[in-house]
Amino acid sequence: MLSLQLIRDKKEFVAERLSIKNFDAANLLNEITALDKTRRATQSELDELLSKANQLTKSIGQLYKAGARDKAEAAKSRSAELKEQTKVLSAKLSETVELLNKKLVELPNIPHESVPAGHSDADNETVYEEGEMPTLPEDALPHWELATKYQIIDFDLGSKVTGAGFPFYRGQGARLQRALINFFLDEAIDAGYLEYQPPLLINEDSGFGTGQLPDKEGQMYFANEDNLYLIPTAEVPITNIYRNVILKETDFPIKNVAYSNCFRREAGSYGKDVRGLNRLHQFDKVEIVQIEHPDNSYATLETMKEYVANLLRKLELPFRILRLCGGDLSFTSALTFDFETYSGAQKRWLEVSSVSNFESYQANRMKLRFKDKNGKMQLAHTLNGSALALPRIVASLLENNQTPEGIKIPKALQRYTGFDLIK
RNA sequence: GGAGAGUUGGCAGAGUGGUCGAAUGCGGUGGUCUUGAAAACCAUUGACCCUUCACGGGGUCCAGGGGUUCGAAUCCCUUACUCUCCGCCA
Repeated sequence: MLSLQLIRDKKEFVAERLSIKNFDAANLLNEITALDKTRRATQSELDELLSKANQLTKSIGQLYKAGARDKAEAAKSRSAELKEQTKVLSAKLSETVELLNKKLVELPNIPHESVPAGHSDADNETVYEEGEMPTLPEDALPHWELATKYQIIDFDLGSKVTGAGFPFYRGQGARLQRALINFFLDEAIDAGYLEYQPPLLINEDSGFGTGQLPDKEGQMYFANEDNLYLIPTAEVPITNIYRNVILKETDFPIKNVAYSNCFRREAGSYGKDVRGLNRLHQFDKVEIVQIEHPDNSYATLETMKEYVANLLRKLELPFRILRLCGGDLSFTSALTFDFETYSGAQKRWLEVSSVSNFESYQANRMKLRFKDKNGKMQLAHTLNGSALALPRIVASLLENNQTPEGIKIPKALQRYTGFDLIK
């Protein structure tokens, strides 16, 4: 969430920035500032009362010790009166605070100044493009047909056992999955990331910390009996490692990587855009997460971007990088670059990575702070990026590399797959 | 799943109803001493909120939430977590 201080100091600026996200914040901001005012006044009033009550309480103890029983009894009844008043006030205070927090959480992160205005993915800005477009014959097969042809992914079996969007990978297909995971992890470790294996279920506090809760619970699978959510991305457990943590400035940069299954309900998605591997309820992803000093977070975002670009180069996939427009930017992000690979048979770009800087938005929710050189507390910045999400990478690899002999495996992967051709 | 014991400041560990935000030790920071370092000695040592230009003042926090009481780290209820024993189990 945004810091209250920012809203107090620069309400107009916040409103203007949020309009880039097509978010009309005027009313919400007014409510927040009003609640903030009430809260502070109530706090002062309550503190004063409590101060009186504390003094009284102390004197009662002393009066008893001194044997002045009558005086003590008199003080007791005064104290009881005070208590009634503090009860009323503290109820008012906690109501106000609760409402204030509720409203505060409804405000999305403000976009970085470089974010273009826009309403949908059509308004995203292509900032970079690289790689040779595949030249495929007219009868080239989409990946879901290749999957069947080579018996490497079974969607029907997944439907039988679980439901749509939960495929089985089989034989060389399963091996390819494992190869990609290991390749991505090894690359990350070489680049200085620390590998984690996170839990796949998270509690409510964690969901709140990274911004999935309270609004997006419909996107996550929920284990009702135990009040736990299946993670939609490793970002959630890995970033929440730092919930309620105070770092030292020398702890930066923090670079973590994790492979995990990801679970997404994808409520409301259907149609041909979601065929095959294009959109799944369960998929595999390697995610990089960095915690940074605010001064360095944008330089770090660039580094992460370059890191992801390099993975795609090694996989010999044509890709482009988009700067998301305000309308397509997630609730919590300040700046996001999407990576898309070109899938030759579907003849479309597929999103395979999303690299974001959340600035202090998640950190503020999580109370992730550090002590700066002057000993002052500051919120850290959090960043993350897919490096990479498997299904669409697999889709592009299968489609682009199909030949009459079989599907060619890029060189960098061969030592992981142990074969150079799917046949 | 059953039975029991715990959860105190960065860590260890006192504290069982009243000047306790909390002894003590370790660690951290600053200083004295030293050519330098170590040791020793001295001082200092949390987070959050309100208020103040500032100095300062006030409030909250002893796992989370609720309760008893004039007063709770201390008593009661509840949730989470940790540990021990039994059961089950990859």
